[in-house]
Amino acid sequence: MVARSPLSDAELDRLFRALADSTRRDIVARVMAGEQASVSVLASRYDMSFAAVQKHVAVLEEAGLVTKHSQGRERIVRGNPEQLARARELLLQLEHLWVERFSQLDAILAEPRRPKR
Amino acid sequence: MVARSPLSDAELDRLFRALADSTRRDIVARVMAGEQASVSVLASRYDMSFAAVQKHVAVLEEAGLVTKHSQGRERIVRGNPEQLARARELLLQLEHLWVERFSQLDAILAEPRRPKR
DNA sequence: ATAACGTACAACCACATGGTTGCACGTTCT
DNA sequence: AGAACGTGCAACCATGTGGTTGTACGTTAT
Repeated sequence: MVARSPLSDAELDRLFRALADSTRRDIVARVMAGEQASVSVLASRYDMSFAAVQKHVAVLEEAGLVTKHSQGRERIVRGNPEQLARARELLLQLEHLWVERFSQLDAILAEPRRPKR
Repeated sequence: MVARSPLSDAELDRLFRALADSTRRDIVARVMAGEQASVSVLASRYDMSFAAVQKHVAVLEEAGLVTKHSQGRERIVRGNPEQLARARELLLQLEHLWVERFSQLDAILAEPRRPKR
C-alpha cells in the first residue's frame, strides 16, 4: 500500500483525456508490456504519420502515463504504471460512494420515524 | 464476480472522455453518493448555465455512467457504477501487463544463454 | 564529410468540445 | 386558463484535438 498524493483536477483531466483514445491506449498497452519502444518503432505500428504518433506520445507523457529516455538519437518510451493506479484509485473512490449510500439508507430506515421531506 | 462484456474502442473513448472533465466527475460523485438529483438541481450547483450542465449530463449518459428517469416534469439522474467498474477493469488489465513483463523477464534470465538481439 | 536516421516543432486544416442564448414543449401550480 | 417550471434542442462562438506536411537539428553510418 503505497501512499500516493492525490492528483489535481487538471491532472485528472489530462490523465483521463489521454486514455480516451484507442491509439494511445494501445501505445500504453505496448509499453506497459515491456516492448522496447522508440517513438519511431511505435510509429511504424500505426497507420498514421510519425508526427501524429509523436503527438500521442507527448500527450501520454504530459499525463504521466509514459516517460521518455534519450538513448543515442532515439527516445525510448517506458510505461508508468503508477499513474494508471491513480486513475484506478479515483474510479474506486467513485464506486465506493455507491456502496456507502446503502449504509446511509440503512441508517435512515433504522430511524424510529423519518421526517416527511 | 460478474461477467461483463468488454467495451468497444468507441465506448471506451466515450467513457474516458466523459471522465476527463472535473464538472462531470463531480456530477458522477454526487449521483453515485445517492443525491436526489434532477438535472436542474444539479445545474444549480455549478457556476454555468443550465444548458451547459444538461450537456454534461448528456455526455455522461452516452458514456453509460448515468441514467435518466422521467418523474413528472423532472428527469432524475442516477449513477451507474457498472460502467465505472468497466473503466477500472481496463486500467487493471493495463497494470497487469506491467506485472507480467517481469515473469517474462524472469523467463529470459532463466534461459541458458540468450540470443543477441 | 556526407548521407541517412530519429526526433522535435511549427503551420495548417477539419472537426469536436464546452460554453453561451433563445425558443419550443410538456408538466405543475394557482 | 394562464403562469411558472423543467427539459431538450438548435444556433452560434472560441478554443482544443487529431491529423497532415515541411523544416531544422543532433546522432549514427558510410
